[in-house]
Amino acid sequence: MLVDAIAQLSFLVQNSLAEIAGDYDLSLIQTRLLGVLRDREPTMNELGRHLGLDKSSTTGLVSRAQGRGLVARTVSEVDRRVVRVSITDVGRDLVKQVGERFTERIGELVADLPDTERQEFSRLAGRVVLADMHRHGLDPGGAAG
Amino acid sequence: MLVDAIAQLSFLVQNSLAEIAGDYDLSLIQTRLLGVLRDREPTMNELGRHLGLDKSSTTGLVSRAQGRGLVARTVSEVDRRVVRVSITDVGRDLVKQVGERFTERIGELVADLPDTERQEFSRLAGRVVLADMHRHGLDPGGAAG
DNA sequence: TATTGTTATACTCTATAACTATA
DNA sequence: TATAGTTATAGAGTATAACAATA
Repeated sequence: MLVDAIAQLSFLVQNSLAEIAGDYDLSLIQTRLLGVLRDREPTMNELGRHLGLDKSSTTGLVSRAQGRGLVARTVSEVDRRVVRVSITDVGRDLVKQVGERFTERIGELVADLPDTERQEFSRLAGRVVLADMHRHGLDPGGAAG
Repeated sequence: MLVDAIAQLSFLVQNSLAEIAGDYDLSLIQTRLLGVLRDREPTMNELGRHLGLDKSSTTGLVSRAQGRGLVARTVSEVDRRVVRVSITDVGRDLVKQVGERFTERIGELVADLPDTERQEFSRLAGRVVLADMHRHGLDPGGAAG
């Protein structure tokens, strides 16, 4: 059945990512945090919106990552209330490794599909995601892949 | 890209489920717990294996659900060390509602695909899941759909 | 002794409410 | 006053280690 297949696939993918991240002592949310920061230097406010978290949750998340040397805080010069969050070299290296292994794992998952079907699957998945983004307010979002 | 599409789709599905479950004050793991119990009455041990949790985590999870009247514990008559976990009528009703709304939501997600492509997508997703189960030690597993 | 499950403890993750600093 | 972020607090979820009861 369609729902079962898609639901189970999503659990499969999420569990794979969680497992790989766990090898680097990263939770899913910490991994998403680093993923978002790869190509952005958002304010705490923006970061919280990206991750769908309350500002207090964002504070804690960032603080724990900062404690491990994965991210850094910088007070804005123009508005001293604002804090920008950036990824450190250590954090960047870590999320790179997780991303590479995640890519490998997804490759293994679809390894049994013939090339044509694999491409078709990718195309359809992309289309579903795209349709949903259009349905809401856009923004590609930044997971870990 | 394939990895991105599949990863984003999995986040989309998981977020949808989490959101729906949240409307009933259920976390993802509580929802999975109830989903597993729909057609099983496992021991704590078996339950923990199903959910991929340590036995102490399973104890806590079940205790919180029991506190809400969603599941029940029964000490085995044959081996008094063993505890079996079952779903209550309240729990069954709750997971039924979540399941129905989840099914609807998935339907919405793939609504833009023409029938042929939707079927193809379902078939491919099912095939990936199946291949993974074969790769490991089988067992359909019980999400919420 | 071995197994099943619980308890004690510690940490992450999350939200709400109160607070501080800046605008 | 309003906004950005932090702190205090509380609870869910998780694991490790120690424990109790039963086999």
